[in-house]
Amino acid sequence: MPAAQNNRRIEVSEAAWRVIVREGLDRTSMRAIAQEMNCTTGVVTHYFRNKQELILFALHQVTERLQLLMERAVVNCSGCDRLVAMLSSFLPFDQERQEILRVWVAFLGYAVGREDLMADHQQSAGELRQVIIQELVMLQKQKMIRPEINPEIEANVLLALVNGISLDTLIQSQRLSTEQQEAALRNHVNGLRYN
Amino acid sequence: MPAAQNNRRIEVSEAAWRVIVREGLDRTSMRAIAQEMNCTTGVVTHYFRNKQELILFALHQVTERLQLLMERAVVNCSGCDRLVAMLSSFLPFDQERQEILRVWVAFLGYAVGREDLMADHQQSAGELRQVIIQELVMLQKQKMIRPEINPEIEANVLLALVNGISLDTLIQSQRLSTEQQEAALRNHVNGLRYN
DNA sequence: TAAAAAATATAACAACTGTTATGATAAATT
DNA sequence: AATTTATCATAACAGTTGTTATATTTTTTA
Repeated sequence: MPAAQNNRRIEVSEAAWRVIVREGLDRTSMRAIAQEMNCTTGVVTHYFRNKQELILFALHQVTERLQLLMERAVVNCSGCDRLVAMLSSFLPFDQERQEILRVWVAFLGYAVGREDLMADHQQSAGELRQVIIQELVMLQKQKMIRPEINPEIEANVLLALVNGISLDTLIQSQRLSTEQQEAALRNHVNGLRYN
Repeated sequence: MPAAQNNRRIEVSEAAWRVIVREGLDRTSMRAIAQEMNCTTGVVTHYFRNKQELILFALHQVTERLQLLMERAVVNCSGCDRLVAMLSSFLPFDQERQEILRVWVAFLGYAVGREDLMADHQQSAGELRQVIIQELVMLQKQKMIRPEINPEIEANVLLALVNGISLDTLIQSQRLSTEQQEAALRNHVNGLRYN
């Protein structure tokens, strides 16, 4: 495991992303990935033991990228705005996040019938849930959201709303605009406030 | 198209569902479906021109089943309760709806990179959206929800919330209970009321 | 610069895929 | 009862898949 050339693994993973978005996950073969990066399967097999390892790596890249996006979005925010910023960092506002969403949905569908892969999704979703819970607890201590709110439950609801809004952009032809997506999220968060 | 023996097509489709839930959509081959219903591929190929036709039929069965569930849930309901009943009919409360959800998610992931299949999802999602819009307009006329609510937008938000809550049961190990799922939906709908 | 190691290319493998054609059997029709 | 039709089984087809082994090239190291 030459950690120095992790960059190359990421390049392969990104090529896989592009094929997934363009052709679908089931048509994303070793050869298709190699062709996408203008080389042969020798490269792919050299950096990944097998396809499962590649798939898993590409999936983890999705969550890492999302985490990075969230960390960036949070700076210079506080109070309920910070919560909204955290959550809306996942919404597919630009092309990059739209691509990430598609890859994520493809992986999620692929995980149906595969306990191990689904457990991987649950792992990252659980970590994200913990972050939101922590944020809700903090807001509650600062008396910015109502005390009767259960942070553990509300975290699930908030993430459900964000995921649902994201899916809306895929499955609805009359979809919400980016402004309407953020407004829907903000409205819900405002409902958690006092008064 | 012998419409009389549509039952057999449904049997094949249901066998396909079971394989999808158990093994994943990409491992749902003609042979696997045939084996699931204890026969040979001859049956499958006799009732479906090709695999794409089978997949499309099985997907349409999902939406038909959901529509049936919704129609049943709506009886003896009125006002905002009727809206909640319509929406919560999609929530994965029992095993049947959990299976439907898994199949739906598998198909959705499969539709990434396949314009035609994704258009099919958008078609059924659009029809469902129209039903919700109609319901919201009616509630607005009866002054049961606030006048400044835009039914077209709110329909997307409501469906997003339902889809998100459904996904929550798949990707969260600390998932919402059925009561919490319905409560989250009801809370949101209550936020649309007057006062 | 020579040797070692990493990176890439090529080729072959068995297994599986959807599709198709062809038989055999059962059901329905006349 | 005879014949047509629907149903199902079997087998073979060409194509694709992940995997593996081996060769060739490039880069790094000594």
